[in-house]
Amino acid sequence: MINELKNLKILYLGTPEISADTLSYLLEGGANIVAVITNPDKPQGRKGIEVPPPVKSLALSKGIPVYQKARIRDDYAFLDDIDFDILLTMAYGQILPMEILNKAPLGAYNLHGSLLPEYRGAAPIQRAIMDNKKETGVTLMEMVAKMDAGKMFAKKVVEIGENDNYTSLCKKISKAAADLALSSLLDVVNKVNLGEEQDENLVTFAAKIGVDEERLDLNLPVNELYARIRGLSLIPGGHFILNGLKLKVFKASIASDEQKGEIGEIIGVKKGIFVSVKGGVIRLEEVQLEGKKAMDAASFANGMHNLLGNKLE
RNA sequence: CGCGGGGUGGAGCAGCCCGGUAGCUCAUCAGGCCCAUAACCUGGAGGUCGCAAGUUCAAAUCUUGCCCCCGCAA
Repeated sequence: MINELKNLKILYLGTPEISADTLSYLLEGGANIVAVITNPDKPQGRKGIEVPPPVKSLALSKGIPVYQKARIRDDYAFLDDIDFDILLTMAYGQILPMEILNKAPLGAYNLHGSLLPEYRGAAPIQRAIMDNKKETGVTLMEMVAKMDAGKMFAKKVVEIGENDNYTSLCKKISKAAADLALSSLLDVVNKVNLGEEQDENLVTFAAKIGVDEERLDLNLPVNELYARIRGLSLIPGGHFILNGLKLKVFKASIASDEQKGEIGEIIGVKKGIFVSVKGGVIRLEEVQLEGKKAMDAASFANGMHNLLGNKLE
């Protein structure tokens, strides 16, 4: 029986920004993070500079021990040297085999960015936005061999606002995930909360975003296209093709529900770039042409003479 | 040495190949028009053309080196 959260020794596994945000909230909430496991530093960008994952940077700044493993499934003997009660993962990026899950004295838990059993898999947050969902959430669950299939202990709903994109929703999810863990973990490890099995009939999957999906399809209905743009923004960013070059769209809005002009045609360049799409008009507000910096649409239009009347593909 | 684009008034760009008085759109300031305006007209201010060296009578433009930014691929 563990009476207080600070007495629960948590071994945290995570890698990207959203995971670091959650870790930060957990620490603020008084969680006892004894160590962190994250992916190795990766060479980034054109110069190939080794960049540490956000979780590592945060942990180091807090004086928390960091372990980095390229393939933890082949290299987990080190776990025997760490004194911990539970494993807690949030966007770790690697699959943990049963041999590892069994090493956690009081269990292995995952914070998943959806309301399970919907959106199991790699990209639940992006998919929820792309599907035009009004809400999604976080589920605290038990990790089992099958991905995202374990018992659910608690959920927290997160609203998806009209203007939320992947980045902004990640901020909300990271906070919700930490809140959920802080409020529910004790009951879970103390067997007060026994959890609930997922209804396999309701399972849906959120596949990883493929590079081909970053190309925005002008033939999608205007509201679906808008949802796509938001789901891909800010990283990696969806794009159209303008004169053979990629034009990423980071921010946009629906300007009209009535289609005007031919699909792909740029019908206005003041106060945004207005593009005719199927069933409406999309207003591009922040864009980036391949090789250029990201900028607001007005600046882009200033530099691109004869943009009006051009067609996106 | 992974591939490619770029650094020009506050912002975004053209000019560079074929050296010779710095251009466009926007913002800004002043004035005008108008019931009024983010619209329109007129005028103004604002730039060591990333840094350094070289070639030349003359370099934003040609040559060489360096710095920085961005897209792709990993």
